[in-house]
Amino acid sequence: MTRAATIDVLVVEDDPVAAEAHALHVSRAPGFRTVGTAHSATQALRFLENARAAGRPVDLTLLDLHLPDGHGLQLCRTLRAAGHGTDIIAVTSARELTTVRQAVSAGVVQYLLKPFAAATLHERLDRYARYRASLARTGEATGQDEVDQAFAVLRTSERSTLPKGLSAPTLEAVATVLQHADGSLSAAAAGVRAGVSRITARRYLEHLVDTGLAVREPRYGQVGRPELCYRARNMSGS
Amino acid sequence: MTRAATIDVLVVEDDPVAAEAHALHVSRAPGFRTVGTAHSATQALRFLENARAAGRPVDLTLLDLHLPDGHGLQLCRTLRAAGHGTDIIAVTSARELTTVRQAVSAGVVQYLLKPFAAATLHERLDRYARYRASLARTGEATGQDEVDQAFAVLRTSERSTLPKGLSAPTLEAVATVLQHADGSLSAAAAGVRAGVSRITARRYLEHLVDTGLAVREPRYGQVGRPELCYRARNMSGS
DNA sequence: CACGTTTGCGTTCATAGAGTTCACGGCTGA
DNA sequence: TCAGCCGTGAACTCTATGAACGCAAACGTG
Repeated sequence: MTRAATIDVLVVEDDPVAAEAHALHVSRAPGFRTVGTAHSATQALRFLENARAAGRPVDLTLLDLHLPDGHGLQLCRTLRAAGHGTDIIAVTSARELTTVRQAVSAGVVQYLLKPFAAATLHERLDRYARYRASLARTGEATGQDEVDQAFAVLRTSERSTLPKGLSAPTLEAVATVLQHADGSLSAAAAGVRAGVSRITARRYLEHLVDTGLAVREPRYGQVGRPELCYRARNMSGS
Repeated sequence: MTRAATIDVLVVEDDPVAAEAHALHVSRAPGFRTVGTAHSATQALRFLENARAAGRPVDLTLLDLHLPDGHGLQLCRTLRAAGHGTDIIAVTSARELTTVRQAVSAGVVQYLLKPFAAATLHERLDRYARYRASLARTGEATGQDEVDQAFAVLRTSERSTLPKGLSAPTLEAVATVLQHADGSLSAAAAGVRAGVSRITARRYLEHLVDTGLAVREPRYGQVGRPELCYRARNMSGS
């Protein structure tokens, strides 16, 4: 590869704790390096300007769309207008479909919904690295196929392998229920909301605990065995 | 079949003959309408401004990157900075990989190399229509899956020929059954209605999911493994 | 402080549908 | 006519789910 081996990443995230976590995960991915974190659009813009001026433009920006001083997509547009070429992965809890659409037109390469497992972030980064590698070769595309291939690598989703006995849609459903619940939920309550049995809900909740996306907390006070509740561990500050 | 609300297209192309040809092809695609052509960046910008001011913003722009008064990607950035949401298909003979990369970061939804067959343009337009339909539903994404699906529909390149093992008439039959069913169908039910086995029905339903024409949704509640149901994705913008 | 009560956890297992493999029959081209 | 390929479906294995049930943990009462 003619390119610099490492991909320089800027993490833009409102919540300092989440920012730290993201930065750590990025640095752990082979070939990636976190070169900075920013907690606001202003900081992010300044960082990118400085990096570019220093001749080390940021390759990839992990961008939370919810920022204290403006919307992330607005920052995207500002960046593009200023000629910044940094690729952007939107990392956000914004689930509105119109936002997704706007993100695409603003030139976001991927759109990652919070909360996500560390493995998911890794998979996306790996995918981005492959996309980049496929276009790093200087020169010209041999044909439409090669262009299509680059797009496909970037955009096709690769199902991460789940433990036996678990299915992706159910996991999605349970995770969503847990995220949208304010406070914590018992397995039974989560089951009802997700439309599955307590047993199934518990299975997936335990998986979420295993992967670090949820935490268990017993709830005492009532007569009988304490109720075991689950709470989404928020990777977002929003 | 009730068609989607029409998608308004602006053709931006330096060469008047090619512009005419593109406009014609676009108008022939069901659901698409050419609302104008422009032969320069200035004209294009003016047209988009006027259309937006008139309350009929252009949905999609077919943009040649080589324009007499500037580069198409620069026009992209200008548009984004001005808050234009029009989606853009780059139509160009520029084969440089760096240009492809820049196009992605400028928010181009597809990148079509000239010269191309009319069928190729059609396929891309159809794909864009599906992407649009998948995000037209107001509301929120149920999860990462749905977002990924939208990206995949947009970016996966589709061979005009069906995958091995599938036949056009059967696909037609299964698709029709699914369209006419109110609500969702299990593979078995679809098979019965289409007059094929569950296995065959499943094959074609999966293909429909891959191409973004259908969605899967598990149905819980009964004892035993959950039933996996398929639902035709609504192509009409409500 | 010990013991019963109460409540929900956690496990085991039957079940029904998913998903895969492979053999058959028909069509096509030589 | 024969050879090869392609779409189909039967048989089979696998997997995700929920019902049943015993057990664990905290509270209440003496």
